[in-house]
Amino acid sequence: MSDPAAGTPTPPPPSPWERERPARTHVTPPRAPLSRERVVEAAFTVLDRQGLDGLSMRQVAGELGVTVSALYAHVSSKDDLLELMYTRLFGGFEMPAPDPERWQEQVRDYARAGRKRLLSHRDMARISMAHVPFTAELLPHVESLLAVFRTAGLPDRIAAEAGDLISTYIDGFVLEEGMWQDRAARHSGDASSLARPDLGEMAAEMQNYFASLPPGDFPHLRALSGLMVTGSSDERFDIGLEIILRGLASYLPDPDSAAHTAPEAT
Amino acid sequence: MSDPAAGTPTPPPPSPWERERPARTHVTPPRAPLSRERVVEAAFTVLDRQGLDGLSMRQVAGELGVTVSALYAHVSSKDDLLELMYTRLFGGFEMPAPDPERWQEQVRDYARAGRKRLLSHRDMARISMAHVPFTAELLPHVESLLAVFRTAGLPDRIAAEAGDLISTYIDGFVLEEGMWQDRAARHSGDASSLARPDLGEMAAEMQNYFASLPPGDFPHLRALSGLMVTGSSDERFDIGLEIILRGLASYLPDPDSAAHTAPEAT
DNA sequence: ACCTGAACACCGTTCAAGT
DNA sequence: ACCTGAACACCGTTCAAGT
Repeated sequence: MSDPAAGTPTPPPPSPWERERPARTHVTPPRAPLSRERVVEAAFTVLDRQGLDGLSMRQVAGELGVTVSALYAHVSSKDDLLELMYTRLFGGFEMPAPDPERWQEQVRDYARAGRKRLLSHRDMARISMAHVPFTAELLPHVESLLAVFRTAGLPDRIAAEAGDLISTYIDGFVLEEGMWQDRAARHSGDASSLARPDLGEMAAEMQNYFASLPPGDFPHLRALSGLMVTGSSDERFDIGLEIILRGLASYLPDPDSAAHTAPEAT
Repeated sequence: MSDPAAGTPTPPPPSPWERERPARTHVTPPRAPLSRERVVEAAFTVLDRQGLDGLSMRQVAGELGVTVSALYAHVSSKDDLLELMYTRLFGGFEMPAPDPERWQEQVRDYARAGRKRLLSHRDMARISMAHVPFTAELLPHVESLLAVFRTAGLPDRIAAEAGDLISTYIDGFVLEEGMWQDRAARHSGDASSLARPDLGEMAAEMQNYFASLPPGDFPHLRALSGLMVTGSSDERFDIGLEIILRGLASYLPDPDSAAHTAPEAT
């Protein structure tokens, strides 16, 4: 946890399915007039202000006080830019050295940290969802996660699937969080209160809607409406995560640790 | 299973967060010159041919032999059209009457059927991911799924999360399937063999890549590369599904059925 | 009642031309 | 070596005008 380099070996050569980027001509001078990094930075600024649908090459250029065509000297396409943003978001992600005694805790930390990064920029989950972490920069993270699963004692075919499952869960959950925020923003002051979209008001309205359903037709939805709406997103995230962790734990050879959260005494 | 109406009560009134659609002026005449349905149909045709990125209002209009602006008499926006496609894809979805003895089987059937529908049109998972099933037409399905979980005996706070978790898994899995297909299509004949993207060749190349990694740095990735690539998508889908089902089962009051797949003898 | 045509304000990407 | 300006082929959406 306090050792960022632990479990993260050197990046591998580029994989054959990676979009090849034009090799940097040479090392950037002290204060570059425009660089790949500055373009990515500006793109994040535009993303946070306008959302993914408002993120255009022209907007990024405008943010940098430059013509659109100037961007294409540093970035080969918009897709390339999005991939750079995805890679930069997860760059320097701390991965733990696998500890069989604490594997569930480690996966929990990993998932929470991933969600936190996705939440740090608007619509980032939508960008993440469109990419696969098998790039040179991100492969060490995949390796470390697999290490945690295998060291814990999970069968290989389960461990191979677990990484995907967890990543999909994180992306999907944050994506949905963002959708509710967008909805709440559009719902209240149209464009005025876009800063703090009243999520509580949205939740209340949803709950009213569920409560207004014909009781005979939607008994379960009515009964659970409180739970589906109330409660922080953090709690809901942890519950889904726990379901997955318990499912994984059920594949451990030791039956004692199968259906319990804290396998401290082994 | 053979009774489509079972467990699917009448649709509720429109929820407050649904985009309001202009009310249909009146019932469509015998052979409509252009209708909401025909627009949606044409949109599916364009989607399958060009993918989501190539799905434009102009393309849909062209498919119908009509001007772009003509579409806006039947569909209020492109977003509206996408929502109609999403709703139509899952319309008439068969939901089972909840049976506590077979809840896992029922969830499995639901998930497989959902994946099948998503696979029936190109890029459909991307569209599905961007929507929430709380529309009037889809709410009965959510209700039925919650019914299965609650009747099985799952605690309410688990049941409330389970539906989301399963849906996210289905969407996310199929989304990734589509990404590999796109990659394989781009990778082989650029635009020639777009019909049958050689997925096997892609898998082989991926496996070669993993095998070429420095063994010291990526031991787990190397060890699992076979499992992560080989094996049909169907099997991989079922494994992830099984992990979730086992996790859910671990919350059942009866410990006997906690970590087993077939709780026949209760 | 239903569709057309033209327009508006945008896109991503390319490329000759400037400095 | 790095950026500009203009152009190309597109977008979603609106609206007066036709029939």
